[in-house]
This record gives sequence, C-alpha cells and structure tokens, in this order.
Amino acid sequence: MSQAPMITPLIEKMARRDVITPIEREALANLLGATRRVAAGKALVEPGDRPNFSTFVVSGFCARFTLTPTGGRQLTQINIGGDFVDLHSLLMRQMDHGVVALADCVVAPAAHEDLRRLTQQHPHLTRLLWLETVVDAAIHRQWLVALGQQNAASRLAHLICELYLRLEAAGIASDLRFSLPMTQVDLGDVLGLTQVHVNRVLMDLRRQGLLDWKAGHVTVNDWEALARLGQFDPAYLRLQNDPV
Amino acid sequence: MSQAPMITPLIEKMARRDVITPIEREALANLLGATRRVAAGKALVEPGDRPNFSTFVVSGFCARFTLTPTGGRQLTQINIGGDFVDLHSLLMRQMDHGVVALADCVVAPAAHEDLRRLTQQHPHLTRLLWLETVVDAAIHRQWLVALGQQNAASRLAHLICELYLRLEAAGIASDLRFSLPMTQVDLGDVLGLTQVHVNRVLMDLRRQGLLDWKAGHVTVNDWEALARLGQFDPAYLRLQNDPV
DNA sequence: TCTGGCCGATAACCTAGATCAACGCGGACC
DNA sequence: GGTCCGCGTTGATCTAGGTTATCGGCCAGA
Repeated sequence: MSQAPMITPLIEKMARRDVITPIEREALANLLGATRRVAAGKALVEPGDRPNFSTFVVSGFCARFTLTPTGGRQLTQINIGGDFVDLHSLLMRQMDHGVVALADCVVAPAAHEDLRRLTQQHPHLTRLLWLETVVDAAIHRQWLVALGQQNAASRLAHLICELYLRLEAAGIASDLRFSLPMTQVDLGDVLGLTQVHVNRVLMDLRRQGLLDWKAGHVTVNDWEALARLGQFDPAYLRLQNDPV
Repeated sequence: MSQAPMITPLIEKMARRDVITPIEREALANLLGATRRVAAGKALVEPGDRPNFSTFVVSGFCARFTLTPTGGRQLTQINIGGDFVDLHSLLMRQMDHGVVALADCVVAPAAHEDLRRLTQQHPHLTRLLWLETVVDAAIHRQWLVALGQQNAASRLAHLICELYLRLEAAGIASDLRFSLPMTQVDLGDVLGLTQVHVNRVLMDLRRQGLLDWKAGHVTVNDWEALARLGQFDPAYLRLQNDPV
C-alpha cells in the first residue's frame, strides 16, 4: 500500500477553495523534499537566513517571531500542519524573523527552484499558492485589529476561535476540542501581554465557563459566547469555495 | 508627446528589486483602466464588496481599515502612489475591510481577468506582483511587532521612518521631508492610540527636536535618533535588488 | 458677517495591564 | 532521593495610556 503523501493537508485546504486536478496534486506532491523532525523549542529558521527553499509543516505547531532590541518577543504567525511557514521567502529571501517549533514538528522543504518552475508551468496552482500567502496577510490584519482595538480577554477569545477553525479545516481538530501546545508565555508573546495577565484572563474565561484548558488541551464550552467576546468573524480565513 | 504612463511608480519600485524587460513594462501598462479621482475622506472600496478588479493608486494617500462592533477603527495598511490597495482581491474576492482615501487620490482599476491572464503569460511578472503582496504582509508583521512590543513614542517614530522610506522609494519624498495628509485621529487608528495620546507623544517628539510637523508637512530633523527610538530596520521593506 | 464643525492642544482624573514578588507542582537530571 | 527549573497561579503596587472635558484657530457655507 502506498504511503500517505505529506502534502495531503495542504491539498485538502486548497480543495475547500477550488478544484485541484490530479495533475496539480501530482505537481504539489513532487515539490517536497525529505522530511525532518524538529523538537519543541528548536528553531526551524533563524532570523537573517537566506534559505533557497520554503519550509512546509507536515505536522506540529510552529510560530514566526521577531525579537526586539529591548528583549521582547512578538509571535507574528502560528503555523499548523498543512501550512508553509515561509512560502514568501521564494520572493523575499532574507528572513526578517525566525521560526520556532512550539511543539515537535515534522517539516519538509520545497526548493525555490522547483517553486519557480511551478510558477512557469502551473498558473492556477501558482495562484493557489499566492492565495496561501494572501490568507496569511489577512490573518495578520485581523491580529492588528485585535492588538489595536480589543482588550486582553477579547484578543485571547479571538485567538482561540481562529486556531480552532484552522485546525478543524486541516482535519486536526473537531468537536470544539484541540490540543494547543503553547505555554502562557507563548500566548503572551502573540497577544502582546505578559504571562501574568494571560493567566488572569484565562482564569476568568474558565470561571465564566467559556472554555477548559488543561495540560495543553483546550475545550470550548460555549462557542457562541467566545466568538461574541472575541468579535470573531471567520470570513478572513477564506475557508469557502471560490475559484481563483 | 506621449503621456507619462500611470504605472510608472510601480515599475520604478519593481526595477529596484529586479530587471523589468520592455515587454513586461508594456504588459503592466496595459493592465490599467480609466483613472478616477477620489476625494479625501471618501471610500475607495466598501467592506463586503466583491470587486472584479484590483485598485491601483496612481497618486494620493489611502488606507485599509476595519471597523469593530465597539465603534473602533483600525487602519491596517497605508497605501501611496505606486501601490495596489487590494491586489489580493484577485485571490480573495470578498473584501474583509474597506479602503478610504486619506487625501485626494487618483486611482485606476486592473481587471482581475487581465491579471489572471498575466499569471498565465508572464510568470516573472506574476512573481513580482506576488512580491508586492508579500511585502504588504511583511509590513503587517512589523506593525504587529510595534503594537505588541513598542510603546507609543516608539510606534510613532517607527511609522514616520517607514512612511518616509516608502515615499522616497516611490520618488514622492526626499531630503527627509514629506507631506503627510493624516489627522491625529488617523494616526491613532494606525497606532492603536487615542488622538489625545498621539498629540502628547507628537508634542514630545517635537520638543526633543526629532521632527517638525506643521500643516500636514513632516520634516525629520534627526533621522538617527528617530530610527533608534522606533527600533527601525528597513530590511522588511525589501527595497534592495534581489531577482525573483 | 456670523456660525458650526473639524482639528490640534492641554489638563484632571481613571483603569487595564505591567511589574515585582512569592509559592506550588511536576518532571528531568544527578 | 534530592535538587533544579519551567510552568502556572496569585497578590500588591505602579504606570502608560485612556477618558472626559475645555479651548482656540481655521475654514466653509448661510
């Protein structure tokens, strides 16, 4: 029996948006090189690297981060199985940030050379990959709104809602439960809060019965209330079918 | 004598990054439809629109914004002459936000149909347009770092540095001076601050002699100090030559 | 010529979240 | 079996920035 292709979660995500032909599936599957394991806490990419490949996450959790001169750390993106963490490095070689594994990850490289060839031979697939980076940007904008306009509880609620829907779309979560291998410090670095305040807000959401969070495992008890608190509208994740 | 093509600022920006052939210049120039004037304060795009074209800014200032249910407004991007405001709408039709003119603008449409054809016929140009959206995302990430980790003065300083370099790259500013047709309320909506606090911080920067700001005209008096305060590193703007 | 509205400037006061500090628990390592 | 150390939890206190309000200048429109 044949091995399940590593690219499957990406194809599934794309197939929600548009029709992917067998030839395109084949082209995507041929893109990935040998997988590599990265332990939690290890860097996948260092700031300043100039990789000649983009890194695809087969499974696990990782995050892009920027360190500030004052010792702060901001996570600017969270990637899960089925995501490219730095597809944009095809076009913007010099990495302006690093990528760290939040949990043990399996990743695979896609050579820039091959991706460039794909832009010559598969315009439709190119647009779908372009869309991946466009959705990343839409998520960035949503986080900007959160950081600029929402308070701590609202931001945390929004993040939980987003992560759940993305994990569900990748087939990694269901029934309003998912495993989230992030510490409260990590969360603070996403939300622009201190670990202490993340803890306080989290305790509050628990007390209100909106969610449980034990041993890295989240259960949403009241999706409606959580989405309302986080002012969450999933349109920006672009999970509907709409051919490109 | 022939009219200066409206697309020029975009070609100049691209030519800083890579070689653009005459055929590619032609293809880009043929992309734009009839120009349209938009008065300051008017919407270019309404949230929820599903345009079948992307809007190119020939001249002027405009901004993407998101309104929150609680009455807040977050500007998530500022666009100047030579920028597409919603190139991504080629791939993500449903606009998750609006675009407003901050000053009088001249804009021109690029039909999605023509852009899609361009992805079939000009892979290299496609990658350069893709790069435009990738740089937008890099700017978003930088703003995330600012909102999450920097204080008000630092954020404002960072924004001024970024805007100056982008305007300079587009040939719209030089000698550390530029016109910035934004109110203090607009600035607050970018920086996640109230107008009152923007004013306080601005007065402070003036008192320190870092910049002047009169009647919508900014003069940076001490670039070094401003960049240091804003922890500004221009790498993310990707203004260097590096073929894609 | 008056009037109303927008915009910048300032002052008094208030709160969300930061900072600092302490403690408990569980797992890794000697 | 003891000792770290990372992680979560909680309390006391502090502060950056929000809120509310007022005022003056400017300009557009009646």
